[in-house]
Amino acid sequence: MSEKKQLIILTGPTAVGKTQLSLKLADRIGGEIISADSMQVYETMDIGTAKIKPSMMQGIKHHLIDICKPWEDFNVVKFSTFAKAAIDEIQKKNKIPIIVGGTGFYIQAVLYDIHFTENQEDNKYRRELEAIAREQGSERLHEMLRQIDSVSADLIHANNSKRVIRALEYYQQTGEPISKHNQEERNRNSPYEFHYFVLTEKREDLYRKIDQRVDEMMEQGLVEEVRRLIQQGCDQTMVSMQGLGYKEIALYLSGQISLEEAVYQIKRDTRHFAKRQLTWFKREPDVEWFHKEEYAYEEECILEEMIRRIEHEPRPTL
RNA sequence: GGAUGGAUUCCCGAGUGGCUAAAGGGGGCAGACUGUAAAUCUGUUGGCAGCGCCUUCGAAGGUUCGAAUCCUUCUCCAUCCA
Repeated sequence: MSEKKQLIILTGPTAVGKTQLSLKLADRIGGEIISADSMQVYETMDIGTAKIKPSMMQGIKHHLIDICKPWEDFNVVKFSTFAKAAIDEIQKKNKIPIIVGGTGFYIQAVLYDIHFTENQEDNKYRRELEAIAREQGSERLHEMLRQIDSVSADLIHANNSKRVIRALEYYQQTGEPISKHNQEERNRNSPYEFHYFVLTEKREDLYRKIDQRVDEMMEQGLVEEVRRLIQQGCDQTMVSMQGLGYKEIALYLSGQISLEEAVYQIKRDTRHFAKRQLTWFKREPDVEWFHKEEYAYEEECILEEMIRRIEHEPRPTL
């Protein structure tokens, strides 16, 4: 068989039911779970991230949950590093690593072993660029990018300051255009023998479940959770506090919007998020879709089919 | 019963004779994405049909070369007077 290491990915839009299925899958194939979720990495952010409780894990080991404080910054590079270490660790135990989570960008980074450049904690240049954007407008930044990397300037919309800044920063650090780097990384082959399962269902069903889940979060005490974070010193500039549910409740707690409005916005923004996730997965080349409708909404049927493929269809086939 | 204000495209909301299928926002839909990614950003949104036609601004009539915009009556809503 293949010499490549085996890796299973189970993903899909938020609230589709990944967690439940992942437990069964891990149990059946002897796997451990690596969470690919940009918000569940933060300790004490439990309700708003729909984090699985330790008591529900059924003895299956979960990696990359609760690995940093809410006031620390997390990013893809950290994720990629930790995830690769976890994969090795799991493999040494002769178990199968299963990446479960909805952050497509994170999944992509480890699946295709994307290389990111070294970057120290030095954010000075970035701050300068942010100041330029604020004071002179995003057009100005975009012009600066055009001068050093016209390919990126064509690709990145002038309004998308975050990405314009990253492209400028990349050039400043490496002396090369980021477009060149991206081009090189784009068509990497995965070092893994993998299955990239995407679970999904009808949009209306998904949206209904999202609304329900938000209501449940409110009942479970999301407001208190956010209040505690703020008391601990978290503010809206932190990455963690930009998470869905957190930023809206923070607005409510500071008196800027009503609680009703906050709940409405969380539901709406979560639907938008689910749509973006779907768009991402549609673009990924090696995904295997599982539409719940096609399996009569029977989780067991989906599970059996996934196991069948894992056992009989090495992937990706060429 | 009387007075006044209002009814606009999925929603909110501009528009007071032609440049209006109708600003803007929301929602919906679609897309981008290689160190903030639950972030950030873009496009599109009456129907057919490739710059042409059809239907649309509470309803029905009318004025006009031409009306969402003017007139008449009606329906409903809001506020006020009885």
